[in-house]
Amino acid sequence: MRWTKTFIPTLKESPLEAEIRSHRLMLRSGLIQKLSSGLYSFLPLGLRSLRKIEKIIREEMDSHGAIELLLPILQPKEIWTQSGRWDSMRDLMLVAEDRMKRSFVLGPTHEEIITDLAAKRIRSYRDLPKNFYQIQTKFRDEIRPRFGLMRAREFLMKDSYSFDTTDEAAQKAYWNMVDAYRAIFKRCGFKFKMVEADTGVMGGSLSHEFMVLADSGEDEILVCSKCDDAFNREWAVSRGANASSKSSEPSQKGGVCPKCATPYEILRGIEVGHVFKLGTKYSAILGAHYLNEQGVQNPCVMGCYGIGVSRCLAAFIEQNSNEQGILWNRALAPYEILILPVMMENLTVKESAENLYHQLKEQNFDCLLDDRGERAGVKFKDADLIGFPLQVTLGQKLMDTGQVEIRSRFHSKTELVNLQDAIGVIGRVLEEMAPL
RNA sequence: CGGGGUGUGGCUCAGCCUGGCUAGAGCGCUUGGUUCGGGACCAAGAGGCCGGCGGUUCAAAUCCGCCCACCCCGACCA
Repeated sequence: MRWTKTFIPTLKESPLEAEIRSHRLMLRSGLIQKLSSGLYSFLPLGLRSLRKIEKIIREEMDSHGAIELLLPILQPKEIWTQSGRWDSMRDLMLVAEDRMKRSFVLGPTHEEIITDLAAKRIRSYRDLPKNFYQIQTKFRDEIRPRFGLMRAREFLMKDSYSFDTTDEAAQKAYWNMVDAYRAIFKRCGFKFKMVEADTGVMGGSLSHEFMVLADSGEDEILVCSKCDDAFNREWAVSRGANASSKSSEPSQKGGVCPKCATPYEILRGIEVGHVFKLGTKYSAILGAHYLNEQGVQNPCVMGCYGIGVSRCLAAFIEQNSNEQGILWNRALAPYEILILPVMMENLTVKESAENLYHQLKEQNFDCLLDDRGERAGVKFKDADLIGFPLQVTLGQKLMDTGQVEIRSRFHSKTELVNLQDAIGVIGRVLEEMAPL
């Protein structure tokens, strides 16, 4: 892609409203644009990274046996009254009315809908197990949207729901998803912890959260160095672990590990994933039954699993950036390679850049050509701000010796190579960052 | 929802307390020229019913009231 053909509105100064670094950088680097509180447009660059996360999620979900479908966003109120959550989740639901004054919930989650599907279409133990997933926009009337994509009112989520015949099978499905989640977050390049959590409004009996470690995280994680176990605060409190009450100083050590009584360390994290073993709570109420081998009707045993896709983007930037800009890894970068010709008026420079760009494109490299007529400083600053993993600079002086500069932000090193060797070196350096 | 704060060109802000010319600055944008490896310089421009409504006054960005939006702190969540 050419810079002048896509749309990358970068900002020199950062809007005052952005309080945390990831939010500032997403605004400044032209990834997102705010429409209103908690509502953001994804601009071309932001969308590319978002799609890359989705791709990783799809690949791992598919390879772990989940199957993709797409459920309606608009859900009739009745199904929520039937499940009993019209009342319990009322204040976080956005509701729309049609011309007949029928009320519809804008899907904050989809347990009711998927269970309804199972009730209508799953008959026999032969139809099970099943694990359905979708990647879709969710709506929640957050009490306080904040930090850009971190807590938005409209956000992209991957949600999946497993249906099994027995508790043991459901248990297996649960740990299979845990496995998938570990793979997904690893591929995204997160430093994360899996923590034991409470089940909250979801109901159910078993739950883990996946936390991306970051000082700006909204959640506290209690980590036991001895068991290498981690818990969120609610969990620890509910097990009588004497968690220090709302410690104002993060350094404050409070309480001990509920399992081995070792004092635990307190870290902060951003919740990017949450898995629940639901049991038969929804299937029983909404009639998702199956017939077993003996012809006896039983409710399906369910689990549900969420990933905040758009939040992952914010979390990644929070963890991989400095005030100068983002430090994309290869997996999530909007483009892996930036070709940066300095001084486009110089024909040799311009043509060499064009040639390199076309060759890279032919070989399916993921690259962007900064073909703007901007001065060097402007281009370099934008490149640093967005933070492409690999930057190829072509300039007049180096051109005289037939060389280009290849800079890897990942290795934080720069090497000079002959133009004709450039593609080979680019391929090699990318491999070093992350093998395909 | 409670507490605090802010609304003046695309962005950052000054002006408001102590009402009074055609409402300012920097950045960004447009045009021309000089520049050209780290956010250049000169010149000329475009762009604002000062968040909205009402009130006070000869006169309101400025004072008063109501409303709205946005941000920050608390309880919820991916």
